[in-house]
Amino acid sequence: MDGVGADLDGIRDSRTGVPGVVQTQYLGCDHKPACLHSVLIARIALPLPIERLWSYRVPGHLTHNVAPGSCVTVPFGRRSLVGVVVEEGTEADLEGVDARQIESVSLAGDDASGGAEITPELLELTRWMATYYMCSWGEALRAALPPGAGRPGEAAPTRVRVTRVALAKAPPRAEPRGERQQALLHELRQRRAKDMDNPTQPELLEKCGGSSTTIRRLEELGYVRTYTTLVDRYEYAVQHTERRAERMEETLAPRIALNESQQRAVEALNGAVESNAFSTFLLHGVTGSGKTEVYLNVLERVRSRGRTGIVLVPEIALTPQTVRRFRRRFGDEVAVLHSRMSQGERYDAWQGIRSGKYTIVVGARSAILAPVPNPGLIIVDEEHEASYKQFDPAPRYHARDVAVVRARQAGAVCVLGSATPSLESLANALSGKYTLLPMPDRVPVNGRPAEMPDIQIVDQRGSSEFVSTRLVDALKDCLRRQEQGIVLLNRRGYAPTVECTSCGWTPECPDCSVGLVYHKPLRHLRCHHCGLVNDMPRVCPSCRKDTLEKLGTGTQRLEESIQEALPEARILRMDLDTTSGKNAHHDILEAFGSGKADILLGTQMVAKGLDFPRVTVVGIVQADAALSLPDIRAEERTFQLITQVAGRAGRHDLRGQVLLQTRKPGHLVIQHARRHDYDAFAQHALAERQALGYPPHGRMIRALFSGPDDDRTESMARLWALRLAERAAQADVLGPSPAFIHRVRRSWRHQVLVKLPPGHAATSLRKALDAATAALGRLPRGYRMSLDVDPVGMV
DNA sequence: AGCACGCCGACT
DNA sequence: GTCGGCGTGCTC
Repeated sequence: MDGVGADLDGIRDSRTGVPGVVQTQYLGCDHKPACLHSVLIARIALPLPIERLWSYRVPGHLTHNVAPGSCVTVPFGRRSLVGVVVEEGTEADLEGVDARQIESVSLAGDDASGGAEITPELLELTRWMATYYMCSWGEALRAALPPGAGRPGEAAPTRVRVTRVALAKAPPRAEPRGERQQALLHELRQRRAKDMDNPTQPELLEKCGGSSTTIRRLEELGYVRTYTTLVDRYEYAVQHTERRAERMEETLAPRIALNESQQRAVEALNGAVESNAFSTFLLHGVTGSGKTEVYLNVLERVRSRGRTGIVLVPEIALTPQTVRRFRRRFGDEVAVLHSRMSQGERYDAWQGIRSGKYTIVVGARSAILAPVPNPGLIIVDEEHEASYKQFDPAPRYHARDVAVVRARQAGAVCVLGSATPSLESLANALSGKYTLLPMPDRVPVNGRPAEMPDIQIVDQRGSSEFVSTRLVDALKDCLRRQEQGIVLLNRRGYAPTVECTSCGWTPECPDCSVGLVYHKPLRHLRCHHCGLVNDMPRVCPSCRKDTLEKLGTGTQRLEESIQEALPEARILRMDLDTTSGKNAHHDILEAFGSGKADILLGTQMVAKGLDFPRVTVVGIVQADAALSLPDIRAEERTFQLITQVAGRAGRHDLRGQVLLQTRKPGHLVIQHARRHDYDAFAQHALAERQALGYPPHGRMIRALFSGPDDDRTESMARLWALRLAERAAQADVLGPSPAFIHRVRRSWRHQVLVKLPPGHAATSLRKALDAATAALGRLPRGYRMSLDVDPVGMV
């Protein structure tokens, strides 16, 4: 079977004319001091959807700061762009064009390492990404730059300096006369006595009063000296979150020694690490089997060998709980990257990572492109998670697959961990490309493995209640025992559909082809695709009758129903609407972890990686909701979601119980999930994929067309599909068909799916794809076409 | 992708 | 008479 990703064939592609090995060498110089050439040309990749490099002259004063990897600002037409120097050029590259000069080198580190910013390793990795995911090198590089660095207009991040004040080495013997001056000196001496860092000028002035003149006067008299240092916004933020995390710590269960399968996994992985060679492992550990403990052990080994580690975690699993475990083991050597960090924090973290200050990076998708020097271990936790795939903008990469390629390039060990591996990874394990490491048991408690929770199916056929009596009773008993419950409903809002029972009218988004969802807190209607907010009409706008009904249930209504049934229960709701604030996510989990609530209710956010020892009841409200989606992975997703959330129950010494409400009690997916039978599910799903010719049996590319006119968009897609089919005999060209969400933000969308049988790399279609695209000519204003290699979601 | 240029129709 | 739709060309 043909694995997706982890395929280095494309790396020798020479369409950009760049040699396979990228060397860092200062332009025009064999070594820095003696520079012989005077005319220097840099070949630069720009963040444009154009697959070519651009040549610029390097002004004399920058020659020592510009090398492959440098991030530079260049004039481009009437604007400025930030690009990356990828190689040295020659006059021949100019082809007679009068090249312009590089404006400036940005991101120049304040440390001694000079100009090279994107490491040679990442230059090569992004080049592979460009080839594999069919985007320009510049677009791929954009993902490897710290956020904000790719767009000159958007306040390019810089390092920030601050003035600090220190006592002078040999101060005058006499005390200064001024009261303010004496107070300042006193404060500084106290700090020195306590061995504290020198304060920043603003800190000092706030504490003691006075003004900058006071300090300047003291400096002139020789009592103090001032100097500037770089502010590390990342470090600063960490110290603050650290305090939050410490409060969280007591909710973490103490772990005991490794069990047998953990031991086996650690031994196999440590052996691979010792060999310093590339290999990939699929760590298939049931929920609660202690995968994180395995990661920590192997990370320790990697670190002791002087190499670094990257740990990818899905964004929503990047909780203080997770982070704390890494910090407790590796302290200040851990850098954490997540989306809620400010640009300044990210930038400083990025600089710290690049300079080798941190040996372990924990982060979501984009952390796979973190500039860690010499990675020896790359871990992708919950590798089946769809959020590892970037959808828009380009590069539309899958971080799990990029991880495998990066590991291969770096001679590192790659570990993909999951309780429910993706079929892609499973196929790679079955074919021998990855080594399978099973961990079938939960971590022992009091010497015995904790048991998997008992999953009971609640048949909801013929019932109109949102929460079954059985679930309510189970939660009631749970509360009586002073334990906690988690309830999952993968749908936010109050009522997902509003309908007039007299005439059938339904509110729809004017810009997208989806119904509006009723939200109770503000009593309005919202589009879950573009965020549009409308008032809830009192009467039907179509027939003027008073018969608008709120149908179905989202998390808000579920919360209401459960609260009604269990008035004494303290419920926390966690979904996109309650976690929009900067710390809301942390605050909710902290409150739940410290026992301030009995029931945690929410969307799939409540399913990932949480470890709360007192959770014994898990309810899944519409277990079959996603089964009817038109997606080849609908069943796989459903199985994974049920298994993940069920795994929150009974992880420690208390036995867990799961109630699974469904109207499809006999469905294979539900049945396999009930029996915790991943193998049976996977066997069934793999056979189905093979029969239908879907990944991991062969691979897919999706072309998405969008534009302001429905018919015109469709005919473009049709012409493209036709031209492609003529030239790509090996491929199966399907469609066009309207995208599942036909219209988004006023644009109509049509897609063409291209299926490739096993044995064909996506890049083998390159010429045919280019020809089909060329046949369309330049798209009219407002129309777009994008290619998505190995698409995930709605295919 | 942007952002110019330059060409046609319906309007302050 | 102009504003602004949109096809086309170009960016080192």
